[in-house]
Parts: sequence; structure tokens; C-alpha cells
Amino acid sequence: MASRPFHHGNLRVVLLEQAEAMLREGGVGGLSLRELARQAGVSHGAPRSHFVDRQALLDALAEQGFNRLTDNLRTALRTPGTLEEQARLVGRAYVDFAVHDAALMDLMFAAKQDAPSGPIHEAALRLFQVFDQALARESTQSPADDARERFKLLFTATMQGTATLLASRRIDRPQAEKLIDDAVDVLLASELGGRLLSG
Amino acid sequence: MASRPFHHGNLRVVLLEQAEAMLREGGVGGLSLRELARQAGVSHGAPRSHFVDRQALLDALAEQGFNRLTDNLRTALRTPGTLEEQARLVGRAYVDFAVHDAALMDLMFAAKQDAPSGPIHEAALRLFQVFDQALARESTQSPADDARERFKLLFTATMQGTATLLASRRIDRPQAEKLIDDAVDVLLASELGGRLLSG
DNA sequence: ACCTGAACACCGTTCAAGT
DNA sequence: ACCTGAACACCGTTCAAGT
Repeated sequence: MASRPFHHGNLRVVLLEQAEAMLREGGVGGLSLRELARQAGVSHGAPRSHFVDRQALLDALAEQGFNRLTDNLRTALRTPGTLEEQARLVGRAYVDFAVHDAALMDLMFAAKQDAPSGPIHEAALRLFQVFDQALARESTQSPADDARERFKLLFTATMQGTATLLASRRIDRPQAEKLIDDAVDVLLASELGGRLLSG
Repeated sequence: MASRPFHHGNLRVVLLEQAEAMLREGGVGGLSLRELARQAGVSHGAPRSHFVDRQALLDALAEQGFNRLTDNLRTALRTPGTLEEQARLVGRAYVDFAVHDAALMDLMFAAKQDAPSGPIHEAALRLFQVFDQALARESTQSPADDARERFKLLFTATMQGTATLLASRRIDRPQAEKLIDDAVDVLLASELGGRLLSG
């Protein structure tokens, strides 16, 4: 009876923390609700009080992942510099996150069959808004034009792809670094980038 | 005894085919060896003769996926046209595959902790070689320069990212189409693209 | 409101045995 | 060489019962 669970009221938080570590260790397949309960010192049915099923836990992890990545990018953007410098910093932060938490990233960008709504999608929207704000700060572009949106998508897609290629070991770190630099160069020097900065 | 298994010598092929469909239905989590055996009309231990464990089946699926995607891209490249037109076709083929077989794509680009070797990695190399050949056909670039390699990585990363964003419903089809077009435009008009085509 | 613990159906893996 | 079927440990989920 000395092993009474010590997380009164925050078992949910503890489970999420442990689940993130477990995800980092053994991927989605290695994530077990029962093992999680064991580590937390509660019965195997206890997680049910906080997550209706395994998928609900995975969803919560994905949402939390989006929020954390959003924070990371905001932190990177707090460093003063030109748009080019900031773009490199954001790109590196994005890729770093994706490599450090590859399985979590898979969860965040897993193919869903359900409708695009709910807290995960909203957290993803907040992530993409970071790019909007960063571009709006430097851009003289009128909001009516879609150049900013297209630039943002192009940048996001390239960083996401770089992250996937690196996390899956299809390319190595130096290649990824050069890829980010090339992407920033090409995008900023493009006609799209020009319209954005001096439109 | 009327239900004698009819796949003498090709149970492996049958299992892989069914597994691909199962993957398309319910994702990696929904892929069960026992269910697979049931559908094939064999005992639950039978797959063991062809795949040492579940991971071996997943690896075989990933390798097969790379080979099929390689074929799809080669087919797209068989259509005559300018480099720009071919790049759009290849981009669409890449993204189409990623959306139709999203779970398989996840398997192909899953984060592996083991060393980058083996049949999967070789199949991935063959995929990327398709881009090399396509660029070599149109390029006057000397092979010593790394412009072609950097162009290839940039293109691949962008298509991979677009595929992920679309498969995860972060963007929709029209946005993905425009994204591919923008990427091709920006890349071909870039200094890097210029060096590639007229170097 | 939150947690326990038995119960159920399912799973991957192993392995001796068959053909 | 390939397949069978029992055995084992593990899992997610449900649910009545406790506090």
C-alpha cells in the first residue's frame, strides 16, 4: 500500500509525458496502454478515465506535438534577423523536431479518414499561422494577393519533405542542411518571393 | 478438405497482395498476420514460412512499394514533353501514389533505427535514380557539378512534403496541384535550374 | 470523478509435429 | 520446404464494483 499512485488529478499529464518517451523509443507500434499504466503505477484500466481508447491517446499526442512544434518555431522566430536568416532558422527547427520526434511527427501527419476537424486540425492551423505572421511582418504584400499563401505552402512542403527524407535516413544531416539553404535561396530569389517582398 | 490452400508456391505473393489491400483499409495498425492467414485460407503459423515476423512483412511491403512507385514514375516519364511538362507529370504521379497508398508510403519512409542498408534502401536508391536519368536526358550539365543532385533533392523533398500534406488532409487536392505547379516553376526558373539546363 | 480488477476476444511468436 | 495447431505472453476494451 506504499505504492499508492501519486498523481492525483494529473494522471493524464503523466501518461502523455510517458507516452511521448515511449513513442520516441519504440514508435507507434511499441506504445502500449497497459505498459503505460504499469509505468505510472496504476491499474491497466485507469487510462480509460482519461482517454476513451488508444486512438484518443494518439490524437492527444498529435495535438500536443503540433503545439510544441508551434512553440519551437515561435522561439526560432524571436531571434532577430533578415527574412532569409529567419527562414533558415525556422527550417532547421522544423527539421530538428521531425528528427527528434519522428514517430510523433508521423502521428501528426498520419492519413486520417475522418473529416478534417477537431482539436488536431486546429492545432495544425495554429502551426501554419506562425508562417503567416512571420511573412506578414516582413511583407509589403496586400492580403488580397495569394502570393503569401503560395509561398507559405511551398516552404512548408519543402521543410516537411526534407524532414521525412532525413528521418527515414534517405538523406543525411549535411544533405538536409544544404537542402534547407537551397530551398530558402531558391524561394526568396523566385518571382514569387520577389512579389512577396517588394509587391 | 475441400478448402485445401490453392497457393502452392506463391503464398508469399498472395500474402503481400492482401497485405497491401489491408494496409489501404485500416493502416499499419489494422494489419494482422492472423487475419491475413485467415483470408488466405491457411493456418496462422503459415506466414512464418515466408516472413520471419511482422516487421519482415512490413519491410517487404515497403520494398514492393518503392518498386511500384519507381514503375509509376518511369511510366510518367515515357510521355514525351519538355522538362517542365515531365516534372509536372512526375510530381502528380508521386503525389497520386502517396495519397492512394498513404499507409504504404508511411512504411516506405518510416524512421528506422537500424543502419541504412538492405533491400529497402536499395529500392529507394533505384527510385531516386529515376530522377537522375530524367535530368540527365535533358541536361547539358557536367556530372562533376552537384547542381543536378541538389536540384533532384529539392524536387524530391517538395513532392514528398506535398504528398504528406495532402495525405494528412492539411491541404486539399487543388492546393496540392497548384503547389506542384509552383514548385516546378520556381525550381526551373531558379539559378540552380538555369545552371542545370544551360551549363 | 477516478480507479480497480476480472473477463473477453484478439494478437505475434515459438515450436514440435506432420506431409 | 512448407504448413498445422497447441501453447504462451501480451494486448485493447468492457464493465461491475469500489472510493
